[in-house]
Amino acid sequence: MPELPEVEIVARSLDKLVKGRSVATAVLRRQRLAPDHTQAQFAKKLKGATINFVHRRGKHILIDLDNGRTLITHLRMSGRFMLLNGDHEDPKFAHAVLYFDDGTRLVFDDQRHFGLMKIVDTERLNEANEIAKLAPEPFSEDFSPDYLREAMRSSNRPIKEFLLDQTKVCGLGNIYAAEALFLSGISPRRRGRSVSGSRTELLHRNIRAVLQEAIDAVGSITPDPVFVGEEIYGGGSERGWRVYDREDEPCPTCSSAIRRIRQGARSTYYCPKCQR
DNA sequence: ACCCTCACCTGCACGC
DNA sequence: TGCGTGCAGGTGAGGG
Repeated sequence: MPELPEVEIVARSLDKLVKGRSVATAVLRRQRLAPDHTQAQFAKKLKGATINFVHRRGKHILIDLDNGRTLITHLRMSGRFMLLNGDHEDPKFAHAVLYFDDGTRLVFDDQRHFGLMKIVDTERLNEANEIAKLAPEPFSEDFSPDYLREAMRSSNRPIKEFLLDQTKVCGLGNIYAAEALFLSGISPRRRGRSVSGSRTELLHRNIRAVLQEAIDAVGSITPDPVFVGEEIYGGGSERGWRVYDREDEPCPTCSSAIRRIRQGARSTYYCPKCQR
């Protein structure tokens, strides 16, 4: 479900909600959520830890603990966090639960079972496989126009598929890749290496613009503070996209019908007239 | 090194 | 109503 903006808001909300809470007991209900740990190890590594803060790298949520460890979580398609208390039942797919010493609990619920958790030593966080290969953060200086140009120059794939590769550009998913390409007037089928320098610079700006716009939009519709008992909210599909999920609807710029194609077994939406 | 396909799951919207 | 099909905002493994 989430791309960088949704993950960013979930991380910020979690930081406000669970910072300072202490884990009395941790339960891994579905072992394959955390394939690198046994259920006993998972419980032991979290028991007694207090949450220092919650942040994000790419689409990974990082829960920094005071015992020298970090709990890495990837929501994948359907993962979500909920902060519950004794009045609430667990949701249907509660694959992990952190019981805090104040009677509340943080539940990881995941209908499609794609989500992943892993606990690492915080000082080795950047060496973890999940983190080590990620491209620079889109808002960092390392993600420069030059960086993007270099990465695209060696890519023979359609630019849309390139943008989904988290080792090349991190944080974009199927929605924001399509949106950034639309704003930049670049066809999703075009090979990365064939995009001109000026278009690449425009794309670089628009990647940041769509992500920032979405962070602002998702943030504004996410309750603050988020109350106990609700999903820790990362936005929803009620927002309107420019081209994503708008097959046959008029392009916001030229009114041509927006087209949907398959690329790498996923849908891509674009305007065949505005994007060349 | 790159690129492609499939696999991992449940649920929902759609057409017959 | 029910059943089959295709689709869903993600990625890794395993093949060429």
